[in-house]
Amino acid sequence: MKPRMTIQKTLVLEALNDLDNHPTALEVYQHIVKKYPTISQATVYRNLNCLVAENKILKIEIPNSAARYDIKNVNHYHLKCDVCGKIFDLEMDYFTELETKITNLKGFKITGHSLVINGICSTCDKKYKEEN
Amino acid sequence: MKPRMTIQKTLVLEALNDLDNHPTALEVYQHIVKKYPTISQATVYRNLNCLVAENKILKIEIPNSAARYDIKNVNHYHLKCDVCGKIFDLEMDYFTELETKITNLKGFKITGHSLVINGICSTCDKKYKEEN
DNA sequence: ATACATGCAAACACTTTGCAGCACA
DNA sequence: TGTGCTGCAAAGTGTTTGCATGTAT
Repeated sequence: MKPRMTIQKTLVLEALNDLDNHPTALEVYQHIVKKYPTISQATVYRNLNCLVAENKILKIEIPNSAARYDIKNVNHYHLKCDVCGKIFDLEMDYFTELETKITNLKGFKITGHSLVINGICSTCDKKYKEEN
Repeated sequence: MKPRMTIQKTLVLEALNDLDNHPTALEVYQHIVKKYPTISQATVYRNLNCLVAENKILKIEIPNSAARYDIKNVNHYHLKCDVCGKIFDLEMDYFTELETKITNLKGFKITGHSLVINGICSTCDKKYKEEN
């Protein structure tokens, strides 16, 4: 199980550099497929997972939405509009101390956490007000 | 759009009382279908969504896992084992202050947040050690 | 009476997988 | 050379939806 560096994996990494807005797997695929129409979605998914396992990129999981990926070290949180489903960046320090605060773990080894703030974005909020 | 109280909605609420361990939609369905074999999964999903909208129950969304539901007021966080996918309860106070700490929202109205702690449960950790 | 809810099956979005052939080390 | 990777299509999971019918108010 020694990971290899393939053309496709390189393309995935490059795509993540180009698209620096924590893209979804689909967005990564769509970016690559423009130039290299033969790459498949499955390969993009497999390489993203692989790069996460190699600890080279970061996966940000969001309930009820596609996961987002980022070149390692830009660990941040997201706002999610529960009306339109859009994801927004949240300028807030990553809460590392949180993981140390947790006790009573009974042998559970913490590797990270996922935090998403839910709400209603200003656009959807405006629409709602106009309709009432 | 006035919600009605139907037999099925009552059954969903009762199921949530019986299964007090924040069940998934599937677990709610399986509990009800034992006694009432004609209820459909779609109805369970619709009623759960409906009850959430009526603010009568709580939905806990977990990335890459089924959402969990609970009779309102037991708001708590979860540990998720990234190896076996199991969900464990986390004895930690709900972090209400978190939502007030966030600034720079540009009109985004916060309604809640979802936090899941990821890691490896003791069972999976043991297995891994045995294999090495 | 008339919205709203139901059951069913099909569709949905996101992701993983089985397989036969290909290519990196 | 051999194992790991690819493309493709199909399957998988969790959830929603279209439709004809049923039912609470």
